[in-house]
Amino acid sequence: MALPPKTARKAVDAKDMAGGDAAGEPATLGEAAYQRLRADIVAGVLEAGKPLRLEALRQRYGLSFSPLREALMRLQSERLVLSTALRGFSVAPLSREEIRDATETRILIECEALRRSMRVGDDDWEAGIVAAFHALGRQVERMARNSGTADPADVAALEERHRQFHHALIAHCGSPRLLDMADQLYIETQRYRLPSLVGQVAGTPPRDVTAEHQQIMDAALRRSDDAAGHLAEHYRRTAAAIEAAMAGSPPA
Amino acid sequence: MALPPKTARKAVDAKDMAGGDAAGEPATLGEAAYQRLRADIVAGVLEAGKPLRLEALRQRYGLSFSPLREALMRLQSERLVLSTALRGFSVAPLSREEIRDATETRILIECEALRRSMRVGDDDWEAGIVAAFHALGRQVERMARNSGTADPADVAALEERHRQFHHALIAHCGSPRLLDMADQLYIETQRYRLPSLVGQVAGTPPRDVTAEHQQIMDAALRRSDDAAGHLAEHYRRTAAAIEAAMAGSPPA
DNA sequence: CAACCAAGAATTTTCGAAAGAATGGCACTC
DNA sequence: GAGTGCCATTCTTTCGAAAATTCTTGGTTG
Repeated sequence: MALPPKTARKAVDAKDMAGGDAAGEPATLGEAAYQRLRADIVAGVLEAGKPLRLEALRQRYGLSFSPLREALMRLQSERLVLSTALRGFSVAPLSREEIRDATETRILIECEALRRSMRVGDDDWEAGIVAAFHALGRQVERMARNSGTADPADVAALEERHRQFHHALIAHCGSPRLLDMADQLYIETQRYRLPSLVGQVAGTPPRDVTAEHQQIMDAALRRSDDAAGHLAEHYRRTAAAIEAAMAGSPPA
Repeated sequence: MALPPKTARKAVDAKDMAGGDAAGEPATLGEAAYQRLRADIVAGVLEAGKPLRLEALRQRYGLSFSPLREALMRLQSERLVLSTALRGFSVAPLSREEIRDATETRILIECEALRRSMRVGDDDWEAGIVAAFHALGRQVERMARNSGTADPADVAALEERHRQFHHALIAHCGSPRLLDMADQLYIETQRYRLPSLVGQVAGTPPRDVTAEHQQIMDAALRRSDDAAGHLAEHYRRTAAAIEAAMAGSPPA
């Protein structure tokens, strides 16, 4: 399955695609700052709880205050950054309560969105899910072959495929708000998920994530009422694994 | 309108109220810009769909670009403002699809939050609801006496009491995310609600909003499963009234 | 007459400096 | 010796101008 066919654009000028694109080249420095800051927070490069000094960020990213502030403001409303009135910003801390709240909220939002998608989803919806599942599976295979590999590119690809799969499930829910909230909660939980992705957590019941995905997908395609339940179960297991990992090595 | 005199900004001395307060004195100009812009958008002073030129805003509010951009960025993630990469900002348009999505999303969030509050709510929770209901009722009475009054102060007070009542219902849900989302959706729907608050909409079935509130409150205090249903019904009726009003006088 | 291009105008975005507040340390009082 | 007020330092916040980009207009061509 190929991504939507890239309509042959005038290759001459890449700058005519002016819209604030999500993944492509950031059109403004503010957008770039937002993307880089977000990535660094999610990856843990900027440690949870630590203050974000503007001067330090200015040097780190080679930007001026304005775009940085803009980005931080945005990240604040996405719960990745905290700020106090005249005391600046800091990386939002990680905690057990937060992962629980984020998980349960995500379940509420995505289960509803899944039910709605199942109600109205057409062939394209189904095809999108199957395609995403397949691509995710291939990436898992690839990484399983060179097992032990922690190639960051592979991890990033895995995350992206994973995101696309879960997005495909709810893509046809018809509510821009639910989709936005799901996207946002995905990012938030990614912060917690990433660390546990790299190192396998000991002491947790062995888990076949692919099987869980398959179960969700099958139920969804069958339009079975079980689909939402499986999805919730999937997220709760992930949360449990993360909590176990956090108990094992509480971050400094 | 005179240029803003360079009044020395007052330092908020009470260090216990250090956080970026919601209602009180805005600690920074950015916060002030956010509050004023938001109020003007919700009130319709800044018309839906119209572009927000920075130079115009600069003059209108007597501020510089930085705090304005900051505020606009924030409003963008709250769906009150749209922005395109190098083409600036505009007030988010009003539409039937939006009011529907906002209403249904609000029902999803608040019903869940209400159920959770009912599960764990204690005497304080109950007292908060009763108090808010009472205060709301008094305000309604007062305005009914001087009927026909469109005193903006009264309308503002009514809105605030109304907000507090609905907030009290879900206050003990235990999820910061649900509360935030509810707050945000309240603001979004307020944009639609306010116009229909001033002029009574003709052609809609007569409505006793106070009775609806009472019904919700009673069911909630009884911990009845009906509470969420009543709440949903309440919101759907409001949405229907708004849609009727929009059909009657589609905004220019 | 429609499409196209270029120059000018309007607007957004970015910068670096200056002003405003918080933090921490130090002397001073009680 | 503890509390208190003041000062220097550090940091955030704000400004206004400069740079970058889009939009508009008028003229030109096919």
